Amino acid sequence: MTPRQTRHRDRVDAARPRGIPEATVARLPVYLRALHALQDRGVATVSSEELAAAAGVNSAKLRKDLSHLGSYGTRGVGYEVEYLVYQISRELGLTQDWVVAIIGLGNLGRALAGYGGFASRGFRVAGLLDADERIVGQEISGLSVQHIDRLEDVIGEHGVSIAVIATPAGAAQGVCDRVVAAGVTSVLNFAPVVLSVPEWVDVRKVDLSIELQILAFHEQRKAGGPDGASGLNGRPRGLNGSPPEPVQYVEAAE
Amino acid sequence: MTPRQTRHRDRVDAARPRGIPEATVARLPVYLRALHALQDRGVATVSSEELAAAAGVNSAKLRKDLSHLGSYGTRGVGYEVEYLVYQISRELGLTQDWVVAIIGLGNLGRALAGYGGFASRGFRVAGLLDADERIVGQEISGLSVQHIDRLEDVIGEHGVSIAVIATPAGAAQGVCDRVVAAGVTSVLNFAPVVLSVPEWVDVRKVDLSIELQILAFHEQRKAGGPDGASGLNGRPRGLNGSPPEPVQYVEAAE
DNA sequence: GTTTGTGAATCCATTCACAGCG
DNA sequence: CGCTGTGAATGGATTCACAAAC
Repeated sequence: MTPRQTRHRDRVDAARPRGIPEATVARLPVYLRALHALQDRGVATVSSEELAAAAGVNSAKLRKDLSHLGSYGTRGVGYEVEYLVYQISRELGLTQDWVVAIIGLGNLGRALAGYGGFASRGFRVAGLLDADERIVGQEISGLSVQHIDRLEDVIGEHGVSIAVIATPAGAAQGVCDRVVAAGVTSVLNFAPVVLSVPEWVDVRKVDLSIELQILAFHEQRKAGGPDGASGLNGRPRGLNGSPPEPVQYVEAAE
Repeated sequence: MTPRQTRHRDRVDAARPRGIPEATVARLPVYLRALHALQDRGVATVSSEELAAAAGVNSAKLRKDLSHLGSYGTRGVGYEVEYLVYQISRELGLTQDWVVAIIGLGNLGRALAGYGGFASRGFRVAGLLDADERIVGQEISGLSVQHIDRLEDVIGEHGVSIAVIATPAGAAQGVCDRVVAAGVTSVLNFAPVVLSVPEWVDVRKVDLSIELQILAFHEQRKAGGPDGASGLNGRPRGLNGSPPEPVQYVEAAE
């Protein structure tokens, strides 16, 4: 464990080794979800093996990930569910509330506004904004949609720190520039464009069609060998529930 | 290790068109989108530097990625846009049509059904299914929603090869088992659960709240140091368009 | 006995830097 | 010249495997 200095930030407090790997950060929410499910079932303690299975990763990875937060397990026993929930939540910053605004209330924006997973994780949707006069004024999930002209006001009044952009592609960069100018430093972008932002702003993007394209790539491989030609929408042949081939690939599904 | 697919491991091949790194595959759709935008602007030729900027990556990475597909550029000149579009499309399997079914037509499913990015990339939505009697029969984006009982029929009749699951969490695994039994080998999952599938099935998941949580983590870091107390929703102080600190962070959004 | 936490080994991805080609 | 394509170097992330802790 080389406590080599970290890339971000300077003031590392005496507390824990700051500098959790990005790949680990991306998995913590998954562990958290699995832990919440265990909590709901009344489970008090869990081993790395069990939790890993519930989260869909392997146990060595899980242990390494958790070790970046500290030593929260007990050898020979496992992890106390409640305690681990708290530690991960704290690390992710979910013990405080985050104020979110959603810009663009087409189908996707509506879906996001009503998404239960936000509220339950400490995200509070405080503003809905759109440019379309027919949408402005509508009530969606208990909030009235405001005109995009009010963007800066809404951000300032509610202390919005995360903006969710669900506008058409053409409008996204302009909206992004405005939210950044108004002080927002985290953006979740659903529009299919690459946003450019100042270096101190974080952007994450979700692109539905990209995910499908990645699936198509793998699907294509399964279907025909190197000699394309398989046709038939990439489906090998078995229409009813049998694996494409009895081929035994290495390393089973653990 | 759910979405795992092995495929290589025996038969080590030379530098064939086969064996494209997963990270590269995930970026090809981004390049493709940037190329389409260039095409629309009538650009015929592009350098790795320009295309990289449009796609939001650095040029060395772009060139390395493209080199996995073959040598499609001209030294001293760049890449011919149209030709590159074709090559990437072919590699991703987008020169054929993929038949998709969407299961679950709540807000999110509706958004997906109407998403333009699907049709434009060769994905044809051929079936919409839901369990809720109030939703069955509704027309959404030109298709009539069918009862989930018809799932296997729809998959068989239309040759569905990709299933998009947008059901509540509790229903997702059951639906997944059924689509897999019916022969689907690629699943795009929007439900917040880890699906378990046979090894020959690919799953990709999109979890909106996970993305927000990752943002929260970074936002928290920016806001206050280790000494909590910063309050104010993580927003540093500048309310109007000035960077939080004159600090020079490393690594921007690349 | 069981299970964690972690060095060491391995694998994968990114970046560098330049040879080679137009 | 300018720009691609790619070996070599670097840096992360994953996995292995086991000693330490309960």
